Amino acid sequence: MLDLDRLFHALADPARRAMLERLTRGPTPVSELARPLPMSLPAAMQHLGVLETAGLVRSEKVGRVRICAIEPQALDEVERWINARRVEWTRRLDRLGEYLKTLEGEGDGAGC
Amino acid sequence: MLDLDRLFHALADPARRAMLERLTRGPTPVSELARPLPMSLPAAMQHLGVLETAGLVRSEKVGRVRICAIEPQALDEVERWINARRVEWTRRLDRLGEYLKTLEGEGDGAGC
DNA sequence: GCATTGGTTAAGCACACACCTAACTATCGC
DNA sequence: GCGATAGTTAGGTGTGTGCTTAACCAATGC
Repeated sequence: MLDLDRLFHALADPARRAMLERLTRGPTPVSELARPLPMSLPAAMQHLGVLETAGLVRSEKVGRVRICAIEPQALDEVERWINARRVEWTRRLDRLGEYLKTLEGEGDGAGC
Repeated sequence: MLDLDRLFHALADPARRAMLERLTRGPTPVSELARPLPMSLPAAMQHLGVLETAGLVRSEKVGRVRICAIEPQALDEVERWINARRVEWTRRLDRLGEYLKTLEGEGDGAGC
């Protein structure tokens, strides 16, 4: 399984995104991440595992609590992929625009 | 199911991403989208369906050929979400940096 | 030490996903 | 019309995902 697969898959679940959003407010223990979610603690832990294997979250056990924190550069690869696509798309659209403009520029409508 | 769920889910599969990448080179018939993929045509069509319900691709039937094209603004919502997260993260990191600098600035190390 | 709190593991279940093959429909070229 | 081409639908299968409950550690607080 590729990195991007894991990343996008991890982000595709609202519970996991909610966890990430909570984590932007700072490091958080597992139980507090799980509390607002409408599911059991083991289920939440499973989501956490997905986030962790995707590299989006790092966690560390301190005493009996596990503190989770966000991995800030994890989204870089995702953003790179998206931007690469967007660049190509807009370039294509620009070329199309240019092309249409050239057609306009010519005195007579070519074909059409 | 939320929009973001559908979007991220659609992007979480390498076959679907490959289709999108092919589509950045311009509108493409189904069979050409499917050709490079290591799967049957119906399977590819299923992936296409996922892309379409996610709003990433639009398609139109011309004669017996179905032409698929990319929906350029579909990634906007994805990018918005990612940027929102990133902004908060870096703001947090900046605040942390500021805080550490203030500690440094004070003559004596406060505690620690 | 003993109950409580925080987390983890195990086992199992329902459903969705990603594929396949086979059969079918609709258009194109002649 | 008729065969070939492009796509679609139907039905079935193995695997993965998302969740549950129950049982099980391991630190803490007293």
